[in-house]
Amino acid sequence: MKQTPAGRPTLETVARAAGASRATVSRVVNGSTTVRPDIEERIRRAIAELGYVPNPAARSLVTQRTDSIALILPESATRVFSDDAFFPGVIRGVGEALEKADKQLVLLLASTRSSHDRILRYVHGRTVDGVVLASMHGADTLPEELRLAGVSVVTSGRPLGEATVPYIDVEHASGVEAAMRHLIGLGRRRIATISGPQDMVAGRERLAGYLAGLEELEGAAPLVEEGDFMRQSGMEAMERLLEREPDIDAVFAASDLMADGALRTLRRLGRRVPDDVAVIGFDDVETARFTDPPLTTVHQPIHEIGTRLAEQILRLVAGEEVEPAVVLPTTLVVRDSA
Amino acid sequence: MKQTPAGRPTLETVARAAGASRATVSRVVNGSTTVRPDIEERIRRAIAELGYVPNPAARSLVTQRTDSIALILPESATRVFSDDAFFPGVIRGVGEALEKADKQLVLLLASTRSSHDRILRYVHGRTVDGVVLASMHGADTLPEELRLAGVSVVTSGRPLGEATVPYIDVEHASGVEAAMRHLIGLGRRRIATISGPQDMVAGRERLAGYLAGLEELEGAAPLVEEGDFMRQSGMEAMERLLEREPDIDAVFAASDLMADGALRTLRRLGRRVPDDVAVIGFDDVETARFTDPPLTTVHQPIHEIGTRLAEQILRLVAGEEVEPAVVLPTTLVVRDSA
DNA sequence: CTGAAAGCGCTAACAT
DNA sequence: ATGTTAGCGCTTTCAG
Repeated sequence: MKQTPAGRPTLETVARAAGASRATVSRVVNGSTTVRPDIEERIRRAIAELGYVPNPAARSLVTQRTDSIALILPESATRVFSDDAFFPGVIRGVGEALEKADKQLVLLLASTRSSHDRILRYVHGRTVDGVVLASMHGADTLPEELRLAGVSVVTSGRPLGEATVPYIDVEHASGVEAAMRHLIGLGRRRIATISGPQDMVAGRERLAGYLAGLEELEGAAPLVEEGDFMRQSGMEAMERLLEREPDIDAVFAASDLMADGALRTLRRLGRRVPDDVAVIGFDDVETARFTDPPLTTVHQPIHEIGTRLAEQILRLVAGEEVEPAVVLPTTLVVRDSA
Repeated sequence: MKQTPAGRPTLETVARAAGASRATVSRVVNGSTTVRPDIEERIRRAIAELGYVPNPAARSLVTQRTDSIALILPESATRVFSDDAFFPGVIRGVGEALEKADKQLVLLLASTRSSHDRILRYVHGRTVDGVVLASMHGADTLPEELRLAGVSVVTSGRPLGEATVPYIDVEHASGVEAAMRHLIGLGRRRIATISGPQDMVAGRERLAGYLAGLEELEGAAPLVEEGDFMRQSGMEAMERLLEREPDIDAVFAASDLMADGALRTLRRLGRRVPDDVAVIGFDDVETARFTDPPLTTVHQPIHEIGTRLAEQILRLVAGEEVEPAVVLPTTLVVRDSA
């Protein structure tokens, strides 16, 4: 004897209520056009009355799709999470784009070393159709492992070695070169840089941009101190820079947070910005508009990075071709610090 | 004729390889103790060799669980997302706690007005076992709707009306009162506040704390300008405050971002902090340590809010009882601004 | 302690 | 255009 289904309505429930078969109800639910208008109407009414909602697990089981995408944030990302607007911006961009495509965003925070395996297992379980990897450290093996596991992947940021999966990145170097030209145009001659970590592509390319930009300056020697993109490191790097070379008249910091740190050190040591030292940052996060003085910075379209990531992964899971690399432009935003 | 299963291995595949039945393999996978050690060993080996990973959709279909929890960020949250470390912190806290419990975090960004329905539909579909709602605006109907839909819910922040679902919050008022006592103890007598929006509980309670704290000051009249928790509004509110009352000697801002804004306005108008005007913020986000001067602020344990939210929802979905309200302490962190 | 069998709710041939 | 049927991969009685 079958119990009266006390639980939530199923296709069967709706079918009986509407005097149709499960298959037909399924067709209506999935928007097939081959259903007679009047019966479709009856079915829709039944669905509404019963408050029927399809069971995604059952659907996935047969379709082999889940309509959800994982966004993996590696440990290095969660570390920055608290004070840098980059990852929140990317999350938002990806989230909004996926929402429009009616896909779900599953957030995988790889906070610990061991979560590597967990992620691999999870992705293997096919709980998601594809993966967006917010990779930072270029040497990360995860993208390749995921690819080998047969999962659709797209990463944020070009990998350090050979790119084996499609990626979205920005024009780091050319943006920095624009910043350098701006400084040189301002008459600055002793231009230093606070670079990012050299095990990240963003760190390397921004440094490369600085070095290239410096070429334009007759006989100028590079002056580099490395930071980790965070504010504190910018403060400290600026100190070292001034110790090495007290008459610096400009500094390019590879992130806005480090630029803000530099600003603080400069002020503390009695340098006026931009009068004595011009400062340019990179990222154009919200904070950059509120430093003192507001930061001239290289803008990168963070939100768009997110939407493009989403776009690419959606293409990929749909079996379409995607460009192996999308590189978004950066632009110099001039404010008061340079 | 059955095709050779070219796809991923299933329970059946493993069972055959290990010479056991699906049921037994399932028992091993789910950690049943009633399996003979030698056959368990054989099965484990087969699982490893074949790289078997259970299909979560199939499992959910029968268990009616998904082992994943949704974190819903309402529109008002995504707006703040770019410059406030509160939500990223909560995400991280929730994410880490769920990871430990081997649950997945599904992020639902309610970026638009229409996503309300989408969320309800989604949750109805039982793709998640429970919901953590990062509600901001107290009047939000979503918690109640979710509860009525029979979904386990816990919210961040006490709702404005009657609390119908369990929540995690912090001691807004008492934290602010501590800040007020600190200011009064410093000898400040004309204490203003930049309040948060009054349609949010956090905004209201912090204002209530200010008013209560002011009681201690003989004959002091409240001096209030409202902001929206963001930096810009702090700058503007500070201006209005000084217009109304040029001899303010202290200000409590209901968020660090607004306090930072106030700092900038004060500096621009030639007031020294803390000499002329003492400033205290609320939140203790990373930024507070790097303002000029560093902010004295009311610390709230953002990360812990996240972990407690996760803890509560996990209890709830496990059918356990939870306290209807958990209110975490706040503490005054004294830095240079007051 | 292990296996056989039923069925979770849905979609997709295949018939009609 | 609609209905029938056969699973998707797993867990869970129920026998043995």
